[in-house]
Amino acid sequence: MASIKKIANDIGVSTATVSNALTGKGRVSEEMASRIKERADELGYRPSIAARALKTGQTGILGLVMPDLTNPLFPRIAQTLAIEADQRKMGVLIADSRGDAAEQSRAFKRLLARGVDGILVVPQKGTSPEPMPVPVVVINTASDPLNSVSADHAHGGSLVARHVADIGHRRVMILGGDPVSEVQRDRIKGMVQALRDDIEVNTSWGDEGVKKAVECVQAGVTAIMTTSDLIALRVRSNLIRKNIAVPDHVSLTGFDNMAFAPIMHPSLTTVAQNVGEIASRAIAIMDSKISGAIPDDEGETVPMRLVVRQSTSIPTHQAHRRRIP
Amino acid sequence: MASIKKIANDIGVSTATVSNALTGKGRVSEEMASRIKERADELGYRPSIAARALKTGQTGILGLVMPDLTNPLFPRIAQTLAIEADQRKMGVLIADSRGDAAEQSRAFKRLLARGVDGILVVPQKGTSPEPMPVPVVVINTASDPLNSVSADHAHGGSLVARHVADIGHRRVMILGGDPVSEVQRDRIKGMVQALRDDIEVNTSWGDEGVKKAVECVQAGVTAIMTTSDLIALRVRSNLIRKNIAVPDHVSLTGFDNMAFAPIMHPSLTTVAQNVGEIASRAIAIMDSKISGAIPDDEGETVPMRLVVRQSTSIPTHQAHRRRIP
DNA sequence: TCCTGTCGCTTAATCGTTCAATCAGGAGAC
DNA sequence: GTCTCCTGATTGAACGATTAAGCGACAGGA
Repeated sequence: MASIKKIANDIGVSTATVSNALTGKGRVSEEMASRIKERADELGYRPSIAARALKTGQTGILGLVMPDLTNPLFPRIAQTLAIEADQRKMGVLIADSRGDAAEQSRAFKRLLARGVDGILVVPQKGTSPEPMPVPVVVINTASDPLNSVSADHAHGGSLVARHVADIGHRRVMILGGDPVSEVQRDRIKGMVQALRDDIEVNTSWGDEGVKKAVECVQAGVTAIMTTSDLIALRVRSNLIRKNIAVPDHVSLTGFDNMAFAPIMHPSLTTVAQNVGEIASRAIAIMDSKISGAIPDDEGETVPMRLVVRQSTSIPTHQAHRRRIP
Repeated sequence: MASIKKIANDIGVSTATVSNALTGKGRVSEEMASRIKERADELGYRPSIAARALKTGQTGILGLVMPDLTNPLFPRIAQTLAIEADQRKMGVLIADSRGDAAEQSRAFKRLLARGVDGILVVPQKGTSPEPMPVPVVVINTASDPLNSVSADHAHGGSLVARHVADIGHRRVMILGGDPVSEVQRDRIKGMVQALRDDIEVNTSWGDEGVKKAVECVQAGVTAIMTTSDLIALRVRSNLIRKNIAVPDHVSLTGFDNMAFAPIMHPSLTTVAQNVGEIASRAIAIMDSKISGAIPDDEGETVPMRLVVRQSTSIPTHQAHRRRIP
């Protein structure tokens, strides 16, 4: 309602002076500036984002593209991103890239058409966002050459693996969800590297992997490390059916510290991302990219945190050692 | 880059004609219109949202306020909302209201300052959004007088209660998370109403309720109905500790069909919201409110769906009937 | 006295669209 | 031949901010 013009008229100065006073850019006397500010909030003045955007070419809006908003991590990322962006006077527009790479690039187009100042993207598994006319911040994993900032998934993997090795396990199974995912590959890479040579490691993926888990345990594996709490939960359910106790018979670990991890039984040992820190850095990087300061090209990495709960313990039960199928 | 002016110059007409041709509003000859459109996409013309917003006063952006983005339902709501909004050429800006009512109204302010055309809100438990200068669509529950559209939580409650009663349970416990939540109260109301008079019902809330659950079972309750899958999982964990089998000893139900419900053991009988339909209707209502068509003031309600899994079965185990503590 | 510099403010253009008002010109009615 | 109506296109003024350039006035130095 109240425009810069209204304020200018009321006080009897030009709109330019009002603009200068309010943004603190030009040369305005102390006294005039405070008179203007006073009148401005008397009127409840709010600058028109649209007008400013038109003139300056900047909308103050960031686009957020996520592969699948149902990703359980999405809420926390979105939340922190929104808060952090807000502190820099920016808004976050969401765009869903529902499953495939084509939809992902359509999401980019939509956001660009809306005139976003930059795009934050958690890329679709196995895809790289094409070059774009606005700054892009990629949240993926260290091994992605385009990665701007992410959790140190490999380090997370090493943390959990070292924990498992330290408490005495010598035959472990690693279980991933989808080998296409760079994130999961990095997690597993970290696990493998952390295990000393005298430890027997067996890696499987996906649904067959989950089934195989039971066989492995029966063959003498004493710990199963997964790349996701959801996978861990599925394994846990299968183990219950076979009457295999966790952690007494086999230890189990997840990844991401999802909502159910602390309340399932036994509570799940897992690795937590510092999502807040990641989002906060992502916005910081975006901010400097937008303002032209070219930040160090290398991707940043945020440490993960091992959360030890009751699903891991020293291997008490020793099955007859057999060949792993 | 390419503006309406550029096209006008190239073809040799006025900008007004170009605008008319592109939006299909004024009077333009067929031939001229197609020449203009052709040139427009030769140049890759995209209208400037900012300029249009400035002129029309409409930004084409909707604000989405959720009490806590970590709400596990948020992703699905946000996703469908985003998709549905996009089909109407609108964008969705997220705002987090982190916990308290004050932050919720601050979120409104932020969105309004950005010039959103309307606000979609999943209100903070026990709060009502204040009147606002733009249309507001409230997604809550039928008993909220401001509710625009929501799942029929009471009906969902009755569905699950009837299921439990039908398979033969006569002593049941109802377990809610927080009595401040209208949604949970409606769910419980539905449960209670659906149970026939000869069924003994015991209602508890929160942490103490979860503890009490074990006692209730020991006292002869054969089914526990909760208002959330998360609560159900916690109960399940407690029961395991006491060696009480589900569903053999006691049946258990959740609400919301969260990601872990099908993969926990036993898989959880629960009630699913048709989130897609809710979001889709929310956008439709918003659309008509924005375009001035005043829709029927009454809140709409979307049916819920009972998902029967393995956590419920006929009561086989009959404990000695005791007084429920 | 004249020149130069700074301060405080104004002028005016501009961003890209929309839209009410207007205008040119041909068709048809009388 | 004049008057009216309709069609297709134009004009020009907004919308609300930003910003480069300009302009008095006054101060200080030579």
